[in-house]
Amino acid sequence: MDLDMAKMEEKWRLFWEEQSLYAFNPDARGEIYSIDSPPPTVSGDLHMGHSFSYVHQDIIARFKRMTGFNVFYPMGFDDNGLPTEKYSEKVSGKRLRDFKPEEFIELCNRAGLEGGAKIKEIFRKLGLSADLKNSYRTYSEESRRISQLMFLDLVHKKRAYRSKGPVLICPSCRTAISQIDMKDMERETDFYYIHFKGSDTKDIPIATTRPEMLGACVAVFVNPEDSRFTEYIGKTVSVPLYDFKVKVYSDSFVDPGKGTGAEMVCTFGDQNDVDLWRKYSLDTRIIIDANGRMNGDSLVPPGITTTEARKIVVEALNSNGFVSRVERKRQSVNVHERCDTPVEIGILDQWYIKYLDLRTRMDDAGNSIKWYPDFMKVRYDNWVRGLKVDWCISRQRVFGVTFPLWYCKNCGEIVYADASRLPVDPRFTKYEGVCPKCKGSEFVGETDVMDTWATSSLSPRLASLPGGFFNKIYPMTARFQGHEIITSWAFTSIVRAMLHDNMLPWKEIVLSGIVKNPQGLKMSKSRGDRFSPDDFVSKYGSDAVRHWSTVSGNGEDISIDEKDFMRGRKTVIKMLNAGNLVSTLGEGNVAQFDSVKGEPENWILSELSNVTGSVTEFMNAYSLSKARMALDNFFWNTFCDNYLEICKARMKTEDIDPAERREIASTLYLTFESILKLYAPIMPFITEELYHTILKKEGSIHVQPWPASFPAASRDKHRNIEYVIRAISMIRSEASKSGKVSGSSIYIQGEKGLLERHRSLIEGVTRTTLVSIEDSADLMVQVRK
RNA sequence: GGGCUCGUAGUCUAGUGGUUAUGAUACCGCCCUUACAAGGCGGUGGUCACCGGUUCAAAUCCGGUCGAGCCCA
Repeated sequence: MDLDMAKMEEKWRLFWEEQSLYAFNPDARGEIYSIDSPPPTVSGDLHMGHSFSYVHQDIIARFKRMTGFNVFYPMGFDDNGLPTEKYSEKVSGKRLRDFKPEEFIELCNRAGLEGGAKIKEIFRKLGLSADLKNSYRTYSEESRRISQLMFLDLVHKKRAYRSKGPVLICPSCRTAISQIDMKDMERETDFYYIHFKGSDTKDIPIATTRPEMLGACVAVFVNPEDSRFTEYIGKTVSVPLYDFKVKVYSDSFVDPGKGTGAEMVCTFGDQNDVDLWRKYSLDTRIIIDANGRMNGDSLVPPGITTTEARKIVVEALNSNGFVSRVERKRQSVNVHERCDTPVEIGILDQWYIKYLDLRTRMDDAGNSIKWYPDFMKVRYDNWVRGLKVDWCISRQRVFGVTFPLWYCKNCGEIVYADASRLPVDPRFTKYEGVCPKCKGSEFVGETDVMDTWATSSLSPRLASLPGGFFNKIYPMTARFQGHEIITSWAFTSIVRAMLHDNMLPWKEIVLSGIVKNPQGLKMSKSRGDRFSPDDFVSKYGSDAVRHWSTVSGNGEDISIDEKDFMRGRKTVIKMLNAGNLVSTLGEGNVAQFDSVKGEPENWILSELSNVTGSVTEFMNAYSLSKARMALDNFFWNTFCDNYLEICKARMKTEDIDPAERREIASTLYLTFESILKLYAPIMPFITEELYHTILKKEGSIHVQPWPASFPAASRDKHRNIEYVIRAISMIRSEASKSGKVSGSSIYIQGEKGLLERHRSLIEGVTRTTLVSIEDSADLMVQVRK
């Protein structure tokens, strides 16, 4: 192999960029095919998941371009919000509190730009045909303007509201977070059995993992079927150490077999407490502050963590004899996914998007979108069914899209920025005007920022408004994303389209699987899984990495196996060599003929027609691996191993007719050109290279029309060649069993006329001599050396 | 604890009721044949995780068990 792969690939990257091949032209011909591509988080590590799922959408983009669509394929980079804050803290080695807010914002802004540039370079290496030149950032001025504008739209539609309510708080990040930001974690904890003194009844033992929440206890719950506690229901008991009284309720959610069979409900120990608090309109006793720390009482000093408070409370309980038993227990706790800190629940003023009333329409939306693969829709349905609270979009952080609003210092009235002045940062910009309610002129800006999903859920707008073709591309054709963010990104995107536009954001959603480590487990840095797309591209070439990304089926996960990259690499080399042979045998001919006479030509064109049909069908169904498998099989086996060998054998004979020679040459060129085009979406580099060097074409293969299915050739001629190939295969097999194939004498029985007619072809391909051909219904082969 | 998915040769993977279970890679044998040894040809290798059920027929459908992943509580 004398081709410098890296050099060849870079040549074509530059060529495509010079030609601006992938810039969107809204006025170009063809139906629009628009791709809502996920803006990658710029602070995250680049991993093989990127080279997997982004290649999927790119293959489709290239395929759609060749099949005549006007493709809108934008790319964004998500550099907004908490992930970028965390990343900047890590990179700078300092914490948020070490900076002035303005400095920190600038630091994050720069980190976002740099991170985006790194990912862009990888995308470029992978040959993504997204319009990278006109990429957007989720934190750009324009994105912030759009995000704020859409927030104001929600305000006008009475869909955005501010309210005090139970809210998840991360005590480490000192901010409210959303359901979406949580994950669960297994851990061991102590399970305390504590005695509550009865005031108008006997004592009742309850079991809890959170004794520090005693001060927030508002009720005790038992199971209504549990005869041990029937007499307590409706009575009051006294909370240890604090001595206030709470009522005993019954609800079937209580598991009589767990702990003592009686539980305390606090505001708020967990989501379950919140549910019961709502259901029974219980009292509210708040002991957790806005930072997720204790707000202090007679026992516990303010500002300490719940873990520290637990020690104090447990000690007090012990010394007063309230604890009857302690056991170790495995427990699953909700933690903040960014920092693994268990979350607390507090009550805070937050901004919400009202959507709980829209669940029926959310269901309808899910049903109206075509899901690939379709079973993934169930995850969306389950998520919608499980929604319990409106969408909390405010975060008590510094870096992010701000809320375009101020509060009147005098009366608290909320005033909003004028749409023409967005984006605005109310932390640093004064409100010009007077309070419509009290005529006051002093305002304080909202200091919260928006959750990142509140902006990235607007990706169709972020991608198209700056270029001015939102109306042209919306609603979009297809969303491509990983299945692990169905309930966050896909869901919030559907909600925003519903709220702002009363329509679906896209017609289809195509889900990619996730990439696992060679042991089939989730990638983990601590386990030492370091797989960088960069390394794989330099080692195997971009085309090979892209070929690899079609190894597994629709939406299926894949385990990394380095060997899987070899097949793509080999296919590139094979194509190069096959191209050389086509050029040698074809003697510089161009593919031009009206009808085909030769039996092998009839056969290969018929096979080509079949594979073109299958590949097209599979691509249209987003079944990339099936398309690639059909194509690999045709190229390696049908074309290289059989047809090229057949051509070689025939071209060698002296007495070949010049017209037949021309027909063979033309067929070789035509078939090879189709193979290049069919492979072009999957392996854009080598196909472009050979399109120019072997076929001597100008312009890019990636804007050529997709090959049409060839009219089916004669069935008889097709069958004849298949028969000959079967004979060849039998000769090889028998000869191989008896030793050397080359030079063997073959005695063959079968369709005599057919075998006679193709004698020289069979002899040429197998390098044997057919010393006897006899007529027989069955094909049989004997070998004599 | 719930939902969804996966479990197929050493490894990765295709296959949703019907001959002998797909392909790759690895391995063994032959061949440096005038495109390609990162190749060609031939071959070895699987109780389709386990248990039970439905059926004339199960990798495939149903139930359960175990293991893995994602999402959620």
